[in-house]
Amino acid sequence: MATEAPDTPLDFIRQTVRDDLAAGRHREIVTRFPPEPNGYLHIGHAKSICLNFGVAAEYDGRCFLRFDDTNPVREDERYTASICEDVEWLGFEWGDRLTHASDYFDRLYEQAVALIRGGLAYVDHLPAEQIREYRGTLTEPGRNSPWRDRSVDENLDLFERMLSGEFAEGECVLRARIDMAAPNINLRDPTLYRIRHAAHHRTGERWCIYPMYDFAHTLSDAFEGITHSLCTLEFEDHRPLYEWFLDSLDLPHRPRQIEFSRLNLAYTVTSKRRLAELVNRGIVDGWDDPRMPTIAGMRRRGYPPVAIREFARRVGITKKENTIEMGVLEHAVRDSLNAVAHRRLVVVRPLRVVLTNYDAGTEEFVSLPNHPGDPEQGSREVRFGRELWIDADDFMEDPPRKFHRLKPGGEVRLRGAYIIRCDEVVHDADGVVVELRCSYDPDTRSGGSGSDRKVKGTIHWVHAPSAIPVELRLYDRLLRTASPVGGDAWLEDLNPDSLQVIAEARAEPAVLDFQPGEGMQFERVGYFTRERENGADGRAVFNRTVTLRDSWAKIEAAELG
RNA sequence: UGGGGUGUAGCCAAGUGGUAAGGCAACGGGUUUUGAUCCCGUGUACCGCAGGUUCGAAUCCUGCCACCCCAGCCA
Repeated sequence: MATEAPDTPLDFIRQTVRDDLAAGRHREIVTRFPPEPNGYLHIGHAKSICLNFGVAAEYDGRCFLRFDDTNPVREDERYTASICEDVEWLGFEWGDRLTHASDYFDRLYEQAVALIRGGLAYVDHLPAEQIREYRGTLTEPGRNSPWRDRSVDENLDLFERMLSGEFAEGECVLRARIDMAAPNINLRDPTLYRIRHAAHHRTGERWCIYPMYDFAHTLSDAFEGITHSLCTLEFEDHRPLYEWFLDSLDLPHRPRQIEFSRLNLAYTVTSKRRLAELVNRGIVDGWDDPRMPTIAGMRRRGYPPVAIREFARRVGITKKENTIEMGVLEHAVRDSLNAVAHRRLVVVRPLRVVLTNYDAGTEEFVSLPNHPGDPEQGSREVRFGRELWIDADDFMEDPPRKFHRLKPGGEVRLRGAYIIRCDEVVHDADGVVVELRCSYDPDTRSGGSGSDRKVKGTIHWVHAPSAIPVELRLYDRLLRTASPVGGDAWLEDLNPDSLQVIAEARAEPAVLDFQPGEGMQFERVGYFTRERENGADGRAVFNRTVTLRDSWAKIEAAELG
C-alpha cells in the first residue's frame, strides 16, 4: 500500500491514536469502515476509507470492512460487490476482516436479553406515532410510555414472542430504558429492535426482528475489538448512547467513538440520497457515470486511485464544516497523471489543412516522445503528409492580440513536425472556414538542422488519411452552484452542459494503445481515458478525465473584453 | 427558547501561552516545440466579537455573536 507524502502534521484523530498507543491503552489499533449496502461509495466515503484504513496501516493495526446491514428493506446484496471493488481499487486491503453486522445477530439478541434482564430494556406497545408524541420535543422533556414498567419476565416473554413472529410489523418494539427527560433526545428510550417480516439478503427468513443502528453498531465495534470508531459529526449526539451500551453490558472490548466532519465538494452532491436521485431520475447514466463523485464514477472518468488518496490527505481531518473546491481534487488528479500519462495527438474539432508544397504522392513519419519530460517513456512514430487536421480553435481569421496560433499569413509549429504558414483561407457558401491552404518549411522538421527556428505557437495535428474517428465525452461540473440548496430545489441547479459529446474527433491511431482506466494526455486538450463500450459504428470513446490548466482562457477573456 | 458541535486569508489547514506552517486558488515573472509541466516571486489573516488574566494570548477565563447537527420502528 502506498503511503504518500509523509511530512503532514498529524490530525487530531491520529494524535489521539498516537497518544493512546504511547500511554499503553491498546496493544494494537483496530478501526473499521462500516458502509450500509444501499448505494455506491462516493468521494466522502473515500475520505473515511483513507482515514480508517490509513490509520490502521500507519500504526500497524487492522481495519475491518464491515457491512452495516441491519435494515433488510433498504439494503441489497448487489451493492456489496461494488463496495468491495471500490475499496480495493482505492488501494486498501481488509484481509480476513470482511464482516457484517448480520454476522452478529445472535450475539446481539443475547445482549438485548441481557439488557432486559437488567431492567434496562422493555417491549413497548405504543404505536410509532405515539412514541413520537411521547418523546417530547427539542425543548420539552418526553413522557414515560405506559408499558415502560413491565416486569422483566413479561419483557422476556414478549421479546421472545417478537422473535417468534407473533406480532405484526409496528405492533411493538424493544426499547432501552434510559431517561425520557434526557436533554439529549437519543437517550429518551431509543428503539433497539423493530419487527420486519422481510427476508434479509444474508440471513434470509431467520429473523423477523432487526436491531437498530446504535445498538448494532456499538456492539459490533465491541465484538470486533475496534479501538477507535471513527464516524461523522452527525453521530456526535449518539456518543452518550454509545457509551451507555458499553457501560450497561458486559462486553469484551471498550471502543471509543471519535467524530470528524464529512466532506463536501463544491459544485456537486455528496449524499447517497441525492446521488441515488440522479440515477433514478435518469439524469445520469448510472452510479458510475463519469460525472458522479462516486468512486466508480471517478474510476470510469480516469481518476487514478493515488490522486484520490492524495486528495484525502490534502483536505485533512477536522471537526469543521467544510466545502472543498473542485480545484483541489483536479490538481491532485493532474499532478498524478502528469508524471505518468503518455501523450497523444487528438483533434477535437477538425479543420482541414492542405500543405500545398508537400508532395501529394508521399508521406513520412515523425517521432514524438511519449512524455516530453521523460525520455525513458519512449517515443512513437507518427504519420505525416500533405493533408492534415488541426483543431478549429487553433485558427482565427481575425484574432485578438497575443493569439499565438494560426492566422492568415501567420506561422505556427506543428507539434513534433514542421513550421507551416497559412497562405489561404477557404470558405464555404455561408462564409464558414472549411479549409486552410498552407505551406510548410522543410528545413524546420523537429530534430533537424533548422528546427531551432522559433515561432510563437505550437499546435497539435493529426494526419488526415490515417487518423481514426473517435468520440470524446467532455465532462463538466454537475451543478452550476457551489453549494446546493436544501429540499428538492437543488435539482434546478443542475448544469445542463455537464456532458458534451464530440462525435467526430480525429485521433492518431496510437490512442488505442491503452486500456480503459489508463490515463493519457491528449496534448493541449486534457487527460483522457478509454471508455469500456465503443460508440456509434464501433468507434472508440474517450472520457475526459480533467482539462489541462488553461491560462490562455484568461488572456483571451481579457483581450476580447 | 433544550442538547451537542464549529469559528485562523477566496477554499482547506497547522498551531496545544513566547509573538501566525503548508496546500489549493489568484496575481506577477522565468524556462518551454503542450498558452501544459517545471522554477521563482507576491498575502500586513482585526486568528468570529467584546472584555479580562499575563511581561507576553489564536492558545487561559468571562460574556456575546454566527453557523451546523439532533425530535426514524433510517444509517
